[in-house]
Amino acid sequence: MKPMSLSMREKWSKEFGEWFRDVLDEAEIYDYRYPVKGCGVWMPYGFAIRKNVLEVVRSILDSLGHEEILLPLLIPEDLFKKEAEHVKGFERQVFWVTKGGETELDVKLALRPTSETAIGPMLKLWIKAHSDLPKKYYQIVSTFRYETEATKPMIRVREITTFKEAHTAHATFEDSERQVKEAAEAYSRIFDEIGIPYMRNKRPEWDKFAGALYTVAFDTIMPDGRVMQIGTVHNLGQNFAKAFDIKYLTIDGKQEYVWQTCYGISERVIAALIAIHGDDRGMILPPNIAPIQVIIVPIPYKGFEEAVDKTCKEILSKLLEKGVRAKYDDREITPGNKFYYWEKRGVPIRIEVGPEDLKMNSVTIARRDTLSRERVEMTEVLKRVNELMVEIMEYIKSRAWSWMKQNTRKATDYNELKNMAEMGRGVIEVDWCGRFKCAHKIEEDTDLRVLGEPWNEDIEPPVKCIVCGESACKKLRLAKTY
RNA sequence: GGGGCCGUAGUCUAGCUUGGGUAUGACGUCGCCCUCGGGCGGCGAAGGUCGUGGGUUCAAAUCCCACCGGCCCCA
Repeated sequence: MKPMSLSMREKWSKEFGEWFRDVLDEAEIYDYRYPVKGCGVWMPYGFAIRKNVLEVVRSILDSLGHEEILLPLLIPEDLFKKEAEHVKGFERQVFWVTKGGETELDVKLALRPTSETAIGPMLKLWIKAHSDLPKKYYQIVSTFRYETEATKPMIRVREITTFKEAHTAHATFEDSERQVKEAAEAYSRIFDEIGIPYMRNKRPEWDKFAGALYTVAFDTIMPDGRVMQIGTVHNLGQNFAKAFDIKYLTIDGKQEYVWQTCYGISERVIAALIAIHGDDRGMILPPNIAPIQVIIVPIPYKGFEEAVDKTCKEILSKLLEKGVRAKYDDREITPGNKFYYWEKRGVPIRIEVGPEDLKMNSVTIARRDTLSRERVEMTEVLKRVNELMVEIMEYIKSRAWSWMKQNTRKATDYNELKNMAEMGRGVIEVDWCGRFKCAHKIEEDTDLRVLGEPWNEDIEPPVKCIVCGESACKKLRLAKTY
């Protein structure tokens, strides 16, 4: 299989911001012209992509015993403020409802920025004894954050429209640790299913989730070389349990606080999916996510119109019958126009039927990822389509992973680190003594931000801290971030 | 948190400096003709609170202020 020429990904990597806006707009995924800062509209095609991604998310969480629920959007102020660290982390970003009609509310209501404090009082009611544990819930909802930084469509928004948040409760710390690992595995599976490469980083103390013991984040590298956080898993310890008095009866009859975890992913996963597999012609959707997997384009030469049309319809119904999401584009515009149109929209497979194909009782199949074409016997079409869907998935996934690895570099001395920071692409790994002071110095001297240390990964043993030169015990990952 | 740039049709844009007439062009959209193996061509048409509100003026897209929205840089 020949790799795609570099030129096919020039605009994609060099002017990614523009590329991303164009694709969202031209492929009719997400309309960011809604007149409220940081809010966008999911259009039909984007909504269909979102729905297919959510199907993957739901099926994996459900298979691990999670139960889907729906918590209220409004959280009263007193509830929201129960866990001290949590409030400190979020209060500057909260939208408040202060009036009902003309009446000032006695208790202000927060539009949830996340739902730990909404589920708190309910867990207190639902959990009575050790036999009730563990509990694993999730919901997929809108959450609201009053972002003060510049907003960006789908990536930094004020209404997060697709926040999948899971909340779990456990009898022991050990079980909550096991849950963190299960959650991380679940997220890894989700990203694997849609071919998004990731690295897992334990965030530094000063960047963990407000109210958590620690945070493990999933990071991926976007086409412009900046890193985007696409998922987080938090061990909450007993912080919220104590604030909300969530206790259970142990086997030996004592009252004990539960141990909790929570973990979230958002539409940033969809942003990453669109961005990472793209090229200069637009999106390249993984076949399992593509709302349309096969687009059939007729090449109706004069005199062949009817035969072409008939053959296209036959192929369409054969594919649909076998559960392939196929569509026949019989609009009255030229084939070339249709090619660009569906390439922009990321349809993985295109079937062309023209007079040449009819003569040979075959069709022409083009794949979106490599843009290569082949002629396939009419009787082999279904078989070849199914093979290609697997091949395309493998190809775009492995290309994405190798792209991320190419953009992950090691720096061994401070000058090298600074030089790499200047170039500004991807993730840089260094040895680190583990002290805030040293990590912070890097953030001051460069525009890099600390991602944290590799989590659950085999790493080369660190030697000496790149900043202070003292013996190092950790690896530190750094990058320009979103 | 601090600084800068920008907002004209669905999209991009000319006009703004130096106020004056029916607001420019391209793409896209719609209709008809032509055909169609990579954005064909021709003819015709629709589409505008010049971001919003206020001010200055005989007169505002143009000058001033505030707000809303977008983009960039610095901490």
